[in-house]
Amino acid sequence: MEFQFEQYWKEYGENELSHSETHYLLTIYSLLRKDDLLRASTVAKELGISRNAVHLQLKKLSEKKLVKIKENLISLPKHSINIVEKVANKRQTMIVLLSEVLGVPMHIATTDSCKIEHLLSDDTGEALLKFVQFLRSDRKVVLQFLKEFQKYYLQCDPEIGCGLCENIHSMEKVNEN
Amino acid sequence: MEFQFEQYWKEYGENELSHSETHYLLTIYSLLRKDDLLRASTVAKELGISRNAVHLQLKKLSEKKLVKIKENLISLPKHSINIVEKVANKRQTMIVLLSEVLGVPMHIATTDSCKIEHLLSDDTGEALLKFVQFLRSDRKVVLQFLKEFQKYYLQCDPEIGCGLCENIHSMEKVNEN
DNA sequence: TCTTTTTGTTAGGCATGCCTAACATATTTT
DNA sequence: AAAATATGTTAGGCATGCCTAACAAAAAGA
Repeated sequence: MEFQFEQYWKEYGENELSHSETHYLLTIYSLLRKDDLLRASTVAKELGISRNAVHLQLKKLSEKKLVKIKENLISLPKHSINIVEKVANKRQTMIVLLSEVLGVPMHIATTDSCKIEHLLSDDTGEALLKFVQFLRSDRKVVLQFLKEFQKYYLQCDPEIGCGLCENIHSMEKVNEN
Repeated sequence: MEFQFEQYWKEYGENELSHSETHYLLTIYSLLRKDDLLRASTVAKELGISRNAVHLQLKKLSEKKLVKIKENLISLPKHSINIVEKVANKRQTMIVLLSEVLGVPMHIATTDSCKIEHLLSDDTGEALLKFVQFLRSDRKVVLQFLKEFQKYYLQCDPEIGCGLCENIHSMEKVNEN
């Protein structure tokens, strides 16, 4: 196996949103749907973070125009709502792909999706969404494909060479530890 | 859209490897294949990071038993090689899924995969690998499925309701900005 | 009204992981 | 051997993002 991706690794830190910021926005969005009079302390409770930390983060988010704060009440500008909805779509799409199509246990699918949602590009998000949308349709080819995959998935023959077998075998070997 | 995933978000920081550590290990693994006499300064050059930072990180990785250092020469214990190979498989699988199957441009597929590789669980990694392996096989159902997906992907009708359409439309709307 | 409780705010600390500057120790080169 | 270069090491700084402690201001209850 060869790696020639070292030039990409630093882009990790150059995302529109950090993991922390993402969850502030998602939480604020969610809480605003229940009650539009939202204060910092409510966000703190919901995130399980101290009021002080939330206060400081909200101040920064406010400077970045990602949240609006007026008389201690929080709201989201349109721009942020767009961001939140895109991230939420990426998460939801990944959860469906992993749990429904690939059969990954729900808790794991959710945790994994939650970790990567804000890191996926919009291109990837859109492509994944169309793919999942297609996989969920009741086209004959899709149903046959999924049926065949289930069969394959449940009884994969390690003796069949297929170009990726070395990888799957290394995965299995490692998991025995 | 409802969010009930707030309880998961803190798990983000509780990974086996940080993004930084992951790339140290991947880089060391890669460099050791070219020359087994590997020094910290070589790693620094490859990662584009100062020698000092690399030195400090290697000391920590060494304390965690993720790398071995003997007379200024770096090597990887078996345990780390397993980790590296699993991460590399996750990355490779995601790149193939995104670029080959979903048609995401290579640079984007690579960047995205690079960002999430270390965050995907082994369960997800294995499931994705089997899925991609299946998608790459020349089964008739797979070929028909992919052909139909291409057709669908290139000319999706937004008027068709399918449960995920609201999402795809919100994505498209947002991207117009 | 006065007290208690809830919020908001500031300050100092800690861990991660990068940086530059400075110095120490090899290792080459001349 | 002496000078030049490469490599290792330590110290101090900075940004992110969390923490606790302490205090201020506002809201609620007696």
